[in-house]
Amino acid sequence: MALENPADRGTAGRGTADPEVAQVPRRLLEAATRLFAQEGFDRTPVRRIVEEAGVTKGALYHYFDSKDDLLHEIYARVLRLQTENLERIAATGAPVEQRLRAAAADVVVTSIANLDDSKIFFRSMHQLGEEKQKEVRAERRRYHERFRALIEEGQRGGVLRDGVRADLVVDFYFGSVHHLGTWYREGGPLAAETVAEHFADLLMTSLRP
Amino acid sequence: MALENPADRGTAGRGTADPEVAQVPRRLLEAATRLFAQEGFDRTPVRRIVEEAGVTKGALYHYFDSKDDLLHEIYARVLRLQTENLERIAATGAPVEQRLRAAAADVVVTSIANLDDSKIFFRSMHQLGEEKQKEVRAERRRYHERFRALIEEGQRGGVLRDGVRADLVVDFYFGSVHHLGTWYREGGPLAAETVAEHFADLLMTSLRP
DNA sequence: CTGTCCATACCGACCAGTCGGGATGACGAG
DNA sequence: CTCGTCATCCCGACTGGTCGGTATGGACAG
Repeated sequence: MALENPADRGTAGRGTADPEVAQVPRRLLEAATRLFAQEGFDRTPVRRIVEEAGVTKGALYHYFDSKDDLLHEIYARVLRLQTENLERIAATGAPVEQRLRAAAADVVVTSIANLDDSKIFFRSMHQLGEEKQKEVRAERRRYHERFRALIEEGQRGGVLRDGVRADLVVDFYFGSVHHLGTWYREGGPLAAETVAEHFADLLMTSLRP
Repeated sequence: MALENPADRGTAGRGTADPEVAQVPRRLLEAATRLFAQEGFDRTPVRRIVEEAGVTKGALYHYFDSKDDLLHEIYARVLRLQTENLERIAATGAPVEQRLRAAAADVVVTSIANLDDSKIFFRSMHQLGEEKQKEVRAERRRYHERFRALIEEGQRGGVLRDGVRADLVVDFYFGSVHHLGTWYREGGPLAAETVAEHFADLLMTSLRP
């Protein structure tokens, strides 16, 4: 699914009376994201998605190959965003510890900003088809390895403690990050930045030499 | 569902030819645990569970009220185990930091020892009925609060760093623990105790004053 | 005869995906 | 400018199959 051409307007005939020039694929993706996060992938009938998006099944299967395809698109979007952010931060000329801290904080902020995607990610990945699941795993592994490289760079440079396995630290930290969706509440007392600072602080403290 | 009476033998007529005196409810629970962990709750038909357990639907619905009920039993078992362990460790007369470290390591070891239950726990909780979900949440909250109390005790006593929110630390640490199921592999190079030590070490280091 | 334990046949609900076709706009020929 | 053609976009009824749960009754123990 490409949908690289945003040059269609849709809403032909007496379809939805929305004054917005809403692209149908985008609306479908948004509805699917919300519903998958709330009810879970398997609990969300395609019927509900198209209702919420204000279209019908014909539209959905015109733009997407399957229900799985929708899920895969959602994953791809998150992974793209996080990878871009990490690359950007890692390419800075700042000292390693600052880059690591920034990356650790950023992944918390973006995870909270896209909390629905995060929930879906860790709850529904296993119900993807085998090949697509492999694809997503590979992408995430690359991300983790990039993050691990930062830690190892810091360890080699002596600014981070050496007696701890970098791969375990990565799994440790991203476990915490992925679980934000289970306890973080939008209207709660904690701002995303507060959580991000605390998380990054915990990570950096556990790594100081 | 109580099943407190293990005094039934089952296997009447020409049922399974197992020489074991296998209790039917236990076999059902084991099969369900394995399948829920492998395929997910919604992807596991009741038919598969009873096949795997060597009985039929009649048996399942004789002992359990519903498919949800099975899931709930699995949760209750994990929670009971972890709570008991925590209480036991917390009641020791050892210094706080030692108790906290022991508790942190123990929850990793038992999570890995019951990895299927862990997977189910964080992947399938949301597909429980509303009331039962509330019940499980309350139990887990009590567990977390018990753990948090240990941290706060250490902070008051001055043996743990004070500038960090204990509740966030708990969510941070248990995020990591709950995600063990996504990356830890039974036959892998890491022993459960190794992971436990590293995790506990990371936690304690991030809390040292 | 009664209660426990369990097998089997069965039911209504629901679901992902398909299919034939209708509407609309772009475009080229005349 | 008009008409025919074609591709895109989308509708909604329909299908084949699966699912959780139930109804009925048989076997056996006390």
